[in-house]
Amino acid sequence: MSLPHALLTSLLEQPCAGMDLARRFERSIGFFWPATHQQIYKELGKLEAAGWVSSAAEEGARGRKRRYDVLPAGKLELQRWVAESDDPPPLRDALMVRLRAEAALGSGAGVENDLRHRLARHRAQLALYEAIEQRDFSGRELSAAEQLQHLILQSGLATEREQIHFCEKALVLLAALQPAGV
Amino acid sequence: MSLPHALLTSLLEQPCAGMDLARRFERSIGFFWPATHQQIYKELGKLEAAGWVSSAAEEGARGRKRRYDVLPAGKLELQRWVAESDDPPPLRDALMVRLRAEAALGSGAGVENDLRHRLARHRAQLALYEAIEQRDFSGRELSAAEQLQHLILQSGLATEREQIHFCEKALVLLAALQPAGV
DNA sequence: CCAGACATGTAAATTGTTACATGATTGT
DNA sequence: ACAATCATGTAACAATTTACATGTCTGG
Repeated sequence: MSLPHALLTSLLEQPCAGMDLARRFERSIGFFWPATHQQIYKELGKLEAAGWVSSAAEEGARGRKRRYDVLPAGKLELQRWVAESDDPPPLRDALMVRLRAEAALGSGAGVENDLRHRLARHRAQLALYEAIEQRDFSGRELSAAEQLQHLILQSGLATEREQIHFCEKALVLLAALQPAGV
Repeated sequence: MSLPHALLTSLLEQPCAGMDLARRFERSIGFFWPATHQQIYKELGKLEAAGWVSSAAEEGARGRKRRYDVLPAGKLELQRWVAESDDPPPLRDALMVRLRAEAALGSGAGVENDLRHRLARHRAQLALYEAIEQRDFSGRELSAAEQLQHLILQSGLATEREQIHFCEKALVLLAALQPAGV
């Protein structure tokens, strides 16, 4: 479980309130570790209980807004965790199960729906990544740190392209399996 | 949640007992939807309660071994589900969080451990897939159904290669970030 | 007959999702 | 003052993992 460490990382980059974290998760770290605001609040409570972060009412902010900061103990914990290792996360993909199910049922069961749906999603995601690459990583020299960021983005790009290729090819093969309007 | 439908698919391919399912999951369907024997037994109970499978003590087998078969209602349910669609499964990868944490901590925190660990895993997985490809899909004409199987395997191959490339490149960039023996 | 393997489970803990509830502030 | 919005939560549920427990046959 990496949520606590994802939160520590994000707070280390920029101390802020729970809601701000939730918003940042939607487009940066949460990209690799999605989390809802409910999860985040609960986890922030645990982090504070563990003495890894401190919180204080935020001056000049509306409502009960609190600001969370990483404490030295939290930084140590994050350092400890970074040096650990895990197996690659297991895949769990309903589309693959559907393809197999369609084969077991004999064709005409309708996986094409899911294939086309996913194709649209992956194309949209790819377009997003390409826009980000264009905006942040093009036309200039990059520092080593920036090159690492770029590598991560490129990995996302490669994944989306692979998925698109897969869906397109699968659709072609399925069409070949059921020539008439089954 | 696709476990019930993964089980229906597997039972449709070949009726068998819970333990056999668990074993088959380890190297075929469970590749896309991992599940332990505990999960499988519980889910088989639900499938039977729903009238989607039937079970009978298996003749000539040891112990309390039971054989599960898909009933017509189960086949209909599977057909219904195959035509549905889902979003691509969200990514949740601790390695990416670690890379980001290392950047936030300033280098020398030790992500290399995880990178090297994952590199080894992905190389092993790639070798496995390559052996399967060699054994099952080389040197002959493939039917459309076999081509689809092959496509799925190729997708796995592409993913492993991409992951290997990513880890290797990340290790190089990290070495550039911390030139001395930090 | 009993050790070991095989087959089937039960229980608790963890993690994540979904739906709902409350408090505080701003703009009108 | 009151609607809209922002910030923080609570509760119930669903899915998965981990650890443990039990029953039944086979081989020595």
